[in-house]
Amino acid sequence: MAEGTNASNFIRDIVAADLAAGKHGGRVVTRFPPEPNGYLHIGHAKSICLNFGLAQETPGGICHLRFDDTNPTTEDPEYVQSIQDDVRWLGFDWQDKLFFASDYFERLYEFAERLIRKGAAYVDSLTAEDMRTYRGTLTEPGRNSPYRERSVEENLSLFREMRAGKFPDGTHVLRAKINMASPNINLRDPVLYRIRHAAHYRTESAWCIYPAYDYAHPLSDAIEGITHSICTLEFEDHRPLYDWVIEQAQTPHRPQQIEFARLNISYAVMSKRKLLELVEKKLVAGWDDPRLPTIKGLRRRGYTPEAIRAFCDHIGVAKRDAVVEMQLLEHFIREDLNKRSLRVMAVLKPLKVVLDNYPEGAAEELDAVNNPEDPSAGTRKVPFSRTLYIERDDFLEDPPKQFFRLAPGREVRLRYAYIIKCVGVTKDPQTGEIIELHCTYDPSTKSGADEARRKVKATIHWVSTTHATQAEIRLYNPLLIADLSKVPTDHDWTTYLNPQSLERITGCQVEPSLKGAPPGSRFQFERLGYFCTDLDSTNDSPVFNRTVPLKDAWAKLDKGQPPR
RNA sequence: UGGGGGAUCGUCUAGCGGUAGGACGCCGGCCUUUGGAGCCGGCUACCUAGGUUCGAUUCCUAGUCCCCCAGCCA
Repeated sequence: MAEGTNASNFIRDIVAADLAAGKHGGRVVTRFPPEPNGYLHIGHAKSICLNFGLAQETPGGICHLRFDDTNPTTEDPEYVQSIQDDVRWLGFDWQDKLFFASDYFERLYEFAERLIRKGAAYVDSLTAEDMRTYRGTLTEPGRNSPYRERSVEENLSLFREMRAGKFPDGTHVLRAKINMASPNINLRDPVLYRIRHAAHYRTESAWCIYPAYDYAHPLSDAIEGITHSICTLEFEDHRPLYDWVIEQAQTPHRPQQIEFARLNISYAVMSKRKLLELVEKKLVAGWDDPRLPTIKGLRRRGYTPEAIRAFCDHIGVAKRDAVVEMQLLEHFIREDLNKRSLRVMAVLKPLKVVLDNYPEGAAEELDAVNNPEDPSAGTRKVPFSRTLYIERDDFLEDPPKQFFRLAPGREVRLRYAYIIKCVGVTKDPQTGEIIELHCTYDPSTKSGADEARRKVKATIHWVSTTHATQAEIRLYNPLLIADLSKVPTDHDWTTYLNPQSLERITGCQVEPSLKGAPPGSRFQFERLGYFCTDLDSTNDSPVFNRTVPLKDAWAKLDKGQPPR
């Protein structure tokens, strides 16, 4: 985490105290342990920044990347790849510490036999339904399974037969023998292994029994020598179980589980389950759809790793449930892009302007600054000629009081160019629509010429019609949900999605320099906000993605108010 | 009703017995070679009730509200 923030991070304090006390031999080893069952989103970024950040802050500290791939039915190598890409893109490095829980299956199995031998685990043959009944409820204690007192020998041979594939799915499980009357339901003999005759994306058909999270996770941490095992709040009452497994397995290393509040962002779809549903039902273009809060979506939206990291630093790490406003995320990308993106001129809704007193066929190149906040970004030449496009909105035939831009008889400055005066308006005789404007330019007012510093009320942007290149702009609003927590499980998504989440604007005219812009380059169109070129675009004409701020997104919704 | 957690501006947070600070946001104003940029100013908070104390956001007690847990998911 960056210095200079006053955002809380109680975990950093714990780590510092442990370090000072010489705990864990003065080492800090953290891990980011995703299950490869989906793409990473901004919520994962918080965990990534936390775990990798903690390791970075400590001399000799390291953060592992471990795939928690203990459930063969949900996992896929595609996700393994995308997760690695995203962590790297965010700017973090696991060095050679890339691990897979599935690589520990054999050792985990040996630990299980050890538990059986010491009478700490048994094979249960209840059906899933019966097991639920025996577990009791939140207020009533559970009852012991009739299979709970099987002998060590019987348990051992049953467990070996489970591994050997002698039984179909669901017929037996290995359970920890803890306490069926525990007020903590997680301690009522939790399942350690289940039978799953399914191919695993890495171990293929080598196994038909798979360890459960509560069993595999603490042991994986112990095997890797993790010192601080950081997870989210919902695992708080799993901690006694985490410690129980470590204790029973007698591992030489004892990791420590610490919980923090997961990130929620207002109106963003953040659950993997729901994101998967959106992708599978093709309600979005894919995991990298710019309307999604996935890392890849944010990236296509124009977000930078730096902005995401700054955001994560700012929001802090605490134990209280929190919902961060999306405006805060937007603030960090605006701040970052302001410093680094090149300013260019673009006209979204073109209106042709003819400069009557500018020589026909002539052209000149004018100097334009690339970034007013960063002189090192340099300048570029912008071609100027007799016919230009200006923004339709920058002209009004009958301007109201507060309108200072172009109007008949009125003067305005063209950015980086001259002051022009509107002397005529050409309309379509049929429709009355304004087709073009006739103006005169004042040659003595060329930008930068200080003898002609006449003041005008407004400055507008423009592009030369003969030099401009056409572009398509896609405006992506975030996918808003009226109230995510109220969305029923089997709902119709379309009623909750922002109907105007994607808008295409074609026929835009942009500076010629944008034609060869590399994919993903970021620009700020003067007065119009931030854009990046499409990361996928192989088109000749540029396609831009634009981040639409929430405020504007709301304005486009019916009531113009945040949904509540 | 069992267990585990958590409550400070609208939002995210700082605070560790001594004037409640920052950031986002919002509202004004300025800037006019374009702002959704920049600059200036303003806005609003300690869950409640008792107690301890010269003094409580902080300590104690009793409540209230919110979140999580009854997958052979993670």
